[in-house]
Amino acid sequence: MRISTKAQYAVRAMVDLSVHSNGRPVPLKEISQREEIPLNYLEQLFFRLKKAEVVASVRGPGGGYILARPSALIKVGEIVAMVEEPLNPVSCLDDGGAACHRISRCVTHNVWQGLGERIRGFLDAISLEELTREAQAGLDVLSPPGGTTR
Amino acid sequence: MRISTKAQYAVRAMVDLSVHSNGRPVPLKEISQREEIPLNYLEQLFFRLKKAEVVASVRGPGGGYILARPSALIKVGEIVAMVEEPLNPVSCLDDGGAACHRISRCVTHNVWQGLGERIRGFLDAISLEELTREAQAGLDVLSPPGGTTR
DNA sequence: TTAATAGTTGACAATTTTAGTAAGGTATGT
DNA sequence: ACATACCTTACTAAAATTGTCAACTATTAA
Repeated sequence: MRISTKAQYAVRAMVDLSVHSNGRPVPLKEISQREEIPLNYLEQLFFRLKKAEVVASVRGPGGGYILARPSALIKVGEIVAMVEEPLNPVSCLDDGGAACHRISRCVTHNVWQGLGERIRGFLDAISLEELTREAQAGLDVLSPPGGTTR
Repeated sequence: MRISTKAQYAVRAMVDLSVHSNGRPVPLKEISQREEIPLNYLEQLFFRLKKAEVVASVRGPGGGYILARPSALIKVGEIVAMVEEPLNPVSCLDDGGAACHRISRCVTHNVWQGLGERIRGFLDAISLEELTREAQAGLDVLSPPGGTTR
């Protein structure tokens, strides 16, 4: 029961983007360096996040990515779902549970299905805005307002 | 975000055991056939379940496995945790989160930690007894009491 | 208009994890 | 003794994950 590093990267990168962009496009190179995530890998992730319309892109010099919506409207669940593809904890739920016969299977199905719903419910209840606020609060401890800020 | 087939097998096998044993030891061979799980694989799983004192074994002919406790006291979470080893959704939680510095990481940590707690909470709230009852209700539909039962 | 930046996209390779197989052993009841 | 069935470790094959590479397109600025 592991979350892929893909999903961890994606969420971290989105928090980083949200913290460091203020309407300004943030190039992946920056995020890559700050978060220590391979640039090429990030590109793949943001490719998908863009298709999901979670971010938008600006090409060319001075370009980068920006949030496609206010961070309050971006849920962690969306980010995870987009890179993690099937958010069902078991394969036989992928087709809606059609191909299931054996009894003990059906019984356990309910467990996995319920689990999936809890997972999605939990992650969908957290917005990027919350994480951003928390991250900024954490940053303030390291370099308080009036400190080394330019 | 997948549950391993290992865990699925383990829960299904435990339900099967609970349904078909009435104090009688059930050999893995039977479970293997009914649930279509490779025998050798099952042996590995029950090896661990025994170490976790979820089941007990009876060796020799007529032997097999029995529940180590009443099914009401066996939680699905236990079964899953035993075969799934780390039930933390991310690796950096394994050591209790000691090796974590970057801010956006800490922020996301809280997410994964919360998620792990939810997962465990959900699975620990389901007892093998409940699943057994459900499974038996399902069986009754196929072969009602007074039917083909020996 | 040329060069540099930065996103776009697909293919591919390395690594790790998972699932499954095999084999030999030990205890026990008939 | 023999068959049953648990016990345990080692290994292999397949799949998924993670990461890399390369080539391309759009855009800005000198």
